[in-house]
Amino acid sequence: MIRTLRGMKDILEDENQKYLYFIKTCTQIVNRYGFEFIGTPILEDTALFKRSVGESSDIVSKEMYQFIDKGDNDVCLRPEGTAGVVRSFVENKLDRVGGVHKFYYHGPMFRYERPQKGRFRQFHQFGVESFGVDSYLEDVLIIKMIKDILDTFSIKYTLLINSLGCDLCMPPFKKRLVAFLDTLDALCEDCQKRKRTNPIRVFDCKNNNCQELLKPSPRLNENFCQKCESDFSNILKLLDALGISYQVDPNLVRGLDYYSKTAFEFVSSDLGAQNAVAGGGRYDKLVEYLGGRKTSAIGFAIGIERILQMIEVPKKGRVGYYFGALCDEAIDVVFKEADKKRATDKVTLSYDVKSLKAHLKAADKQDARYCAIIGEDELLNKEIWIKDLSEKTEVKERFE
RNA sequence: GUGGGAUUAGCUCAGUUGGUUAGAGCACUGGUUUGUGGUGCCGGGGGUCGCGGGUUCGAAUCCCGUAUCUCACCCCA
Repeated sequence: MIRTLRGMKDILEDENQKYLYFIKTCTQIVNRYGFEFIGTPILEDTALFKRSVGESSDIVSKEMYQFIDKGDNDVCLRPEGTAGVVRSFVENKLDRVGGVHKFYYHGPMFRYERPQKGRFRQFHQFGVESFGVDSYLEDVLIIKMIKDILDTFSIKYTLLINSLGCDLCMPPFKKRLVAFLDTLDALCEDCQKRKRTNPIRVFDCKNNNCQELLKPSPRLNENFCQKCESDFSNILKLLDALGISYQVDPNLVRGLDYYSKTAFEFVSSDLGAQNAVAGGGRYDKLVEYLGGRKTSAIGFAIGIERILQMIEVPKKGRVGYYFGALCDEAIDVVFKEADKKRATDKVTLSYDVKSLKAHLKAADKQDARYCAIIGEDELLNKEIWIKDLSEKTEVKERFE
């Protein structure tokens, strides 16, 4: 038997109902915020992800589905959605057009990881990207939008938020931080590596000893420039005013290198170890970094499989018609009448001649609202016998 | 990449110290005598016991390997 690859799965039955319901609901919400659909390829040039997500990230350094195609191109299944959208934004010269551009997307992402609860090698994200808005208000808008989505599905969450500083305050801070780290000998292996590649990620280290050693370290939030400082406090004030509760987490650094300033994560305790249900932040440098004109940008992504664990689809109840025949002569008539009814209703039919009882059972099993039957009597009188399976009432309809 | 647990029917699981033809519940399917569904009763189909080796007269059961699932580390959505 040929099976799905490790960490991949089919979407069927219960899950596809949830999936479609989720996408539909999210789309409605983000449309209200002025976001339009964008579709980008699943396969992209490997260089795109190396440059945007960052070589120091786990995603690029060990989780990419990367291969050489028949044309000798180094290509990659996308591990996340932002890089492709930004590439498209630049390639289509929207940075030159100027103005504001807001997109949403959804679809499969690929990361070669060890599967566990809430973590798959092919998984799906719903995300948005907003280009051309510099104001901190946009950061709040994005967070509010996620809150709207989570609230719609009655999902409980904790919002973790941090600021990573900007071009002005980050470089000097990094220098100071590295100088401090150089005085420490006992840092773990990973942190030694981080020191060279992306030093602020040491704050994210789970090693207790490292956290202990880092206590006297210079801190990000004590080294913001004025703009970063005021933007961040304005965001928090506005969140307060909107009644959105949050926890400032100075160690929230995030694994993708392109974030700057606002970074946030929505976590839920109902998810197990992989508890991030949505995450995102501002990435004001990325457009320029991918060859475009400097453009402010911010976005987020929701992990669909993770959120689907927590949502319920409203029950549908009985709907539509089930058609069946009681004798051979009626089958063709049933086929025709079912087809007519399909102009206005959901209709399924049985091709087998069965007893009335068997047809009723089948209709019931399919959750049909009406069971429509033609037998010898009906054929003679040119009528269809129809039973409403919810109301238990019966009527006869004429046909020609 | 590292560690723990698991794998027997479509699903959830029994299966004794290794011993005849591997079981149950649910699901599926048919019947229950005149054309009335969900919940009664009776019947039926469905398993190379994850896969590959080994030990043994004999393996679902013991040993080795391997795959997958699962949970955690790590990382993230």
